[in-house]
Amino acid sequence: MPGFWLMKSEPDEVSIDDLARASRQTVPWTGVRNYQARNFMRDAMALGDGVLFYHSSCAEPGIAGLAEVASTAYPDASQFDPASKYHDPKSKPDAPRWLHVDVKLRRKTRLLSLREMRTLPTLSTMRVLQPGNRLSITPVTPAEWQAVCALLD
DNA sequence: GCCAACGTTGGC
DNA sequence: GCCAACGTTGGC
Repeated sequence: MPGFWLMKSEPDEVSIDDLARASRQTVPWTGVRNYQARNFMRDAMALGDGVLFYHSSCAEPGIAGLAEVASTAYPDASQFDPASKYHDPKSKPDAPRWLHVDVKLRRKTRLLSLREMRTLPTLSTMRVLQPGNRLSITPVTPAEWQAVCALLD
């Protein structure tokens, strides 16, 4: 049984269209600087897990496509790049603090907006809809995954 | 741009 | 280990 996840991306950084245009339609999920989110990638994600690709911090936040986990976790190179906004001077190459997985597009979908998601009882348990939620990566239950996929058909 | 929620930092 | 100050997230 694969796992399921919701992963937030700011479309100004990486949008669903950027993912579609990327080499092999795959991108490294760089820039996670939160331990809970990192631990999900390191400890709980598996190759082939389903990903709801979510656009955040934009005019129309919501789910913009379906993707999947395309690698196991490996060190995020941007933490060692002084020119990167994700640079972490406290992280050492022999003990990388930040990891990420690769994410590969399955298909772009219609935008299932946050506004619409909030109206649907079947989605009401989703972590991303809970008040105060800020985590950029959250687990999704099989039932929630099925409910979202049904809405995107 | 506001601001509520939450994570991180660092003095003690 | 507590907790106040500070920084970040992200919808609105």
